[in-house]
Amino acid sequence: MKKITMSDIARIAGVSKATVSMVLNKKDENISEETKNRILNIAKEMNYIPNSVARSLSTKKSSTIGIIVPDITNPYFSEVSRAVEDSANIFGYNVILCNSDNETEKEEKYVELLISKLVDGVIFAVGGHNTRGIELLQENSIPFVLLDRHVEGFENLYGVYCENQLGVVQGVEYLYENGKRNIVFVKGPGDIEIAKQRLSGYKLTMEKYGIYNENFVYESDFTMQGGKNVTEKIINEIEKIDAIFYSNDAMAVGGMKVLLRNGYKVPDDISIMGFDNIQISEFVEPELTTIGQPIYEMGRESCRLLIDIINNVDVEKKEIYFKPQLIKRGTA
Amino acid sequence: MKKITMSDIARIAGVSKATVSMVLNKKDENISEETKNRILNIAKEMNYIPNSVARSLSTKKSSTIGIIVPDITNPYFSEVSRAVEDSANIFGYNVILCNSDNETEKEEKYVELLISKLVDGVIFAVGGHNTRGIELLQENSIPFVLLDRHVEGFENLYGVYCENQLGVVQGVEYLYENGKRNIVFVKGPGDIEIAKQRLSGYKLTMEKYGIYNENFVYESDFTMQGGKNVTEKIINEIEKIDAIFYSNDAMAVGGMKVLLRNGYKVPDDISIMGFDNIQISEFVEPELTTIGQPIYEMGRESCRLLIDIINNVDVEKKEIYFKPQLIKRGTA
DNA sequence: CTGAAAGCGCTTACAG
DNA sequence: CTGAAAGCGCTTACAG
Repeated sequence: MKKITMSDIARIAGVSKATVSMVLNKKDENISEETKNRILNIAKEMNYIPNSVARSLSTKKSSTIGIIVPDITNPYFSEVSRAVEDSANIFGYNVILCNSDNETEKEEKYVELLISKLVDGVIFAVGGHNTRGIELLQENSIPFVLLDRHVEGFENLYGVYCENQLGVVQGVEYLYENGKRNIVFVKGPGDIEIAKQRLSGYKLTMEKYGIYNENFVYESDFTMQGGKNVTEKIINEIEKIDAIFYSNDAMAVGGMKVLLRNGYKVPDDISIMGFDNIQISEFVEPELTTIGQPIYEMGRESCRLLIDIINNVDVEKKEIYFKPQLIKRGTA
Repeated sequence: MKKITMSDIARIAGVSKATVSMVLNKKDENISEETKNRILNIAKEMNYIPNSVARSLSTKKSSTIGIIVPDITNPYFSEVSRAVEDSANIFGYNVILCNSDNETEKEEKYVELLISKLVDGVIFAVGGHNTRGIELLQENSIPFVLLDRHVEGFENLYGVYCENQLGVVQGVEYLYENGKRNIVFVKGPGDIEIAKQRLSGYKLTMEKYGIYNENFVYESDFTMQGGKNVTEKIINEIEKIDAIFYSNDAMAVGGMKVLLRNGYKVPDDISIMGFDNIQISEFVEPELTTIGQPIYEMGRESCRLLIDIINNVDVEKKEIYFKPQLIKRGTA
């Protein structure tokens, strides 16, 4: 069964395809009611589905945006992607999803792919430390907005972020107020910007109270498994621990497991603090005390911002910062 | 800065764009080494990125597949999507992701979108009960494979499934062997095929032992929050419960939380069984005993199958069934 | 070994 | 109120 095209409809309706195109695209001020209805009916009857590839080639726009995240399997990114998709849909865009695994090469490959697909813009949670992907986007004049992760070395990029440092400061203050002094911090992977920002919040506050000790800083990879591994190391190496501040929830969930397994009472023996407020943090027992990011809002805003840029509407601020919020629950 | 095209390269290299096209697509048996290198160098130097939209229009293929799932935020689907994306990439395809929220209209809308984008095929985890989406795919001769969820009323569709009924049978048997008799079952949303299949496994086995009681069957929506809600209901309404079999892990995680909160010891007072073996099931405490699906393999196979169909290679079996596996952990 | 030409299915000035 | 024509950037027979 051959796919039906505008020409088919035009032929059947006895008009030109220009006319068909116009009525199907609602640019029909000058088309008589009669022709309009005739065309609409035929299109409907034949289940006509426009070929948007042809349309894109002609208009140079695709009504598609790309989103590049490290890993959709990470709840933070699945939630934020979901938000992006929802808002994109509202504005008539659809989204191509790309998992970079924090690898620069994959990022680059995907950026090329997206450009070649004529995406109208991209939302980019940069994982790698190299920035070829961003340069490519710039060279090809593709609008893009950074999400979650700031990128050093560039001025004036659009972006939607959370005030990571502030969040950790709040968290550490809260632990301190509750009498915790031996606070271990688990940072994220070395070269990722948010990992550094969160660490700096910890360092700042601990130094302020004169209790910073670099041996209390551990590194892991933002995954549950990583949280598990690092926690085994921590309880082996440090004798007295009042609290562990995991710089994301996934690691906290993994870590809490190890603590409970080893007979620690949470939060009596040891407090736990996470970061993100992903869905699952409310469902573990005890519930995770964490620094909440407005994940859905961030996804939504990044999409709105991108679409504004695409449409050349003036945006007041190139960078949008969301405030994190301490969410007191059962683990601290 | 204007995007550079094949014509540009052709002009600079002093050849026709046909020649450029051929060397860039490795159909270059008949092109002299010299011209070939000249073209390749120019393309590289100018950072040429081919316009794949134009290519698609011309070839009628897009090297893109669509995947429609209920909700990427659901770990089962994020894991399976990830698997699909990984394998698609290996074969040179990329993927457009669509969240249907189990709504028929969204499914339909997305199917149209995917068709209009000229996707080469789609992987479809059908949520709604209506099947217009499938009909559309068929009418337009788009290859597709069903994933996870069988659809009634159609013969001969390609699909990758898990033997849901068998899985639940195994689970109930295991509980029975361990002396559990008052086994509550939480099924999934009414009209979803896998919900029915899993329920039937429960009913079958319970009847076999003469202990089936329809008051012990509850319904929820496959989410953590749903698991929480239904569990509150269950412990209010039923006095003596030996075990709760949640028909997916998300509900089990939510449910376990409620049980622990209400002072039940798991698994001493009450056993819990889940279904899926999503990542998180290993990280809750106690670890969830569950019926594991080979999620990643299922995603991978559905993609492989789809690509075989696209390429017209003969496939032995239209339906691939994976065997679930009882994973004994801490909750039962 | 390479080029000219048609075609993919649309959109968009322009003309009448 | 509507049509003819060019163009988007590719690919693919066909010809030489």
